[in-house]
Amino acid sequence: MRLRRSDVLDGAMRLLEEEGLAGLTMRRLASALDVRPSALYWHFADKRTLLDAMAEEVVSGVPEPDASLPWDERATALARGLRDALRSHRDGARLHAGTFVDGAHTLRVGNGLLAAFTDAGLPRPRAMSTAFATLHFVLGHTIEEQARDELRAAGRWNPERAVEAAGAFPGLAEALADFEATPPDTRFGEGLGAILDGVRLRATGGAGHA
Amino acid sequence: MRLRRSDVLDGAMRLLEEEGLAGLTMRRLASALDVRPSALYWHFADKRTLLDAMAEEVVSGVPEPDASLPWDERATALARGLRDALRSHRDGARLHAGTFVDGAHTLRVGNGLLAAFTDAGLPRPRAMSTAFATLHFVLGHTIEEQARDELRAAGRWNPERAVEAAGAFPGLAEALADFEATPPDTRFGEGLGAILDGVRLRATGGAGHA
DNA sequence: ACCTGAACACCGTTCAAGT
DNA sequence: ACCTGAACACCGTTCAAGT
Repeated sequence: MRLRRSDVLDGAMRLLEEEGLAGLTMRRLASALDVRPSALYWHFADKRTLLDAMAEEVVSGVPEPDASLPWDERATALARGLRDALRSHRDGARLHAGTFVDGAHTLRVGNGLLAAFTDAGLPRPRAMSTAFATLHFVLGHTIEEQARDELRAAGRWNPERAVEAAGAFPGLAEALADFEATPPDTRFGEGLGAILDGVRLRATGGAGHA
Repeated sequence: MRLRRSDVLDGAMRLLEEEGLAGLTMRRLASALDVRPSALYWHFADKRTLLDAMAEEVVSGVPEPDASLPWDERATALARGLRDALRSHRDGARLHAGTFVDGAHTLRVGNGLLAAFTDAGLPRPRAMSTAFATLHFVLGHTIEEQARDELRAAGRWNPERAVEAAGAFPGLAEALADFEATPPDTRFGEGLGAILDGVRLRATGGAGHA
């Protein structure tokens, strides 16, 4: 039973779920596929290439929103879809972080956001910058979300150190309490909402400079 | 000449600059410090702990903005300061990405943003979500910025693949051209500007939901 | 208190040789 | 076309023993 490239990719995705990104080694993947390590290099030039293909696989799960929807609902669907796709795989966000955005599906999502912001009334370069800002917000948010989940699962997340550090800066303890009290879902929605409100203000002519 | 913990940290920061994150190994660090690998474990429990300390070191470079400045200038200074701090070290953003935000300096920056958005007139939970959104945008943006620089330096960045992929989706080629034509600095400013404009709209009572 | 020596259990990758 | 065998040059980490 010969391996196809897609078998290697599928095996790698399964191994990611079981072992996490740190446990995903070429040697473990080989033994999961009942093959010698060197066999993998027939199908993928190196580990980086395999990781890139995996990142694309993750992003391919983002659904394409209905084109008849208003721009803000399309943008929201894409942003939430990306977050969900990243979260649906262990270490999904960190896996994606290494890859530069040039896969077809990553570009498709970026382009969908660009179209939404153009439809909102932003000029093209500004719409493009905002599309990437949204992508970057989602990526950054989900990296931290998953990092926290992993740390907590590994028992490495100790609130004491943070609370201790909080003493040195005014208002920090309250900020931390707020952070803990607000579920990630809500934080995500609020952050995305700020960006979309920024688009609304800018589309109607109000300018900001930073 | 005995090593102190800070010598190990300094050596690690230097090695990061020379070799990048992938080349930063405990064994190389040991030989750069003229010591056996096992000696490092007297000063740091493991590599993760060292990496966390390095990430904090990076963020400690973000200057504290003048408290008398208006909220938007303070937020801009913090966001740009964080981006600059991350960019001033090779792989700075990726180094920081693994670490959950609980270091003193990371919290200080987060708290500064929170104060700025509270001063802008946002209610506390919303100000906090927006502070983290800003942090996540900066992190995501800088990760991609540096990833791209590294890929280009290593000769792994090939525009052909992206252009080829662009054929499959409408408008993608133009989006790519826009992306290439806009310098990272401008894209960063635009993205940040969208968030700040969102704060302005929300502070004056206009609500958005996402 | 701080470090060495020596080992353990791993890695990614290459490449001649097999089928 | 696809894989094995065998090797090369590495990793992080532990721990008894030294000073």
